[in-house]
Amino acid sequence: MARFNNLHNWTLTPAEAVALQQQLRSEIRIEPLTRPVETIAGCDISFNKFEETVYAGIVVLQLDTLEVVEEVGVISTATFPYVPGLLSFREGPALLDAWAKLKIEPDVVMFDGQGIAHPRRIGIASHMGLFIDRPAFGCAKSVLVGKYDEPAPERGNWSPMVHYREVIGAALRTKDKVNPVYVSPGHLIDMETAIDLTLRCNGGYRIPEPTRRAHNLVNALRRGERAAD
DNA sequence: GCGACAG
DNA sequence: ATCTTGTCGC
Repeated sequence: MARFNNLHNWTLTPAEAVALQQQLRSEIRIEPLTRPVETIAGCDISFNKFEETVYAGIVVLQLDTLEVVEEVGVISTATFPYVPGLLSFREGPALLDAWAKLKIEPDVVMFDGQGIAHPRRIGIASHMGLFIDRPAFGCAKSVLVGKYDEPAPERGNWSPMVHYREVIGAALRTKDKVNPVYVSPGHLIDMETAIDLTLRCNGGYRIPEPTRRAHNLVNALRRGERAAD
């Protein structure tokens, strides 16, 4: 029921995908939120090694309580290969299928990957943000591009990620003495807000709740289970 | 030219 | 991403 803009078709070659990213990047808007956040969604993909079947899922949480408000899962087929810098072309289609099944339209969406912390400033969170026309940001487990100084070891500390003299995101400590996660705005949100939301989704783990729950959901779906927790 | 490289 | 046991550190 949740709708999105069909900005382009997904049948492309890697070279065409890069050209398309150059086209789309001018539409991305990094700015403060315009509405308060009540619900936040987490997305993830899972699949079996050497197989093309993809299990995609989205979990919507109430921001203040982190309780699950809705979750949807879809089984699809990946047509695009995994190429660093082109992740959205592999996972995007399935995630949009899942998005279309949502009854609730989340106020903001967290993606498992980069926002503008990308070689062409259009990682999966930015690309998906343009499609769903909603505030979106990325919270990745590793770096794609950019350098940063190690943030202080206590949860809440962060240091800017820089690429070609530009601040593209933040290495954020979500848990004491544990490797940071890499947060970057995707679309219709700014870095400070993305950092704040990530910290507010604390469940005691390195990975924030939206993404962690979505990860559990898609893995349960892939293994043919019923419950995700 | 060589290495790095979200999930 | 996925395949997997034990193991080092707090």
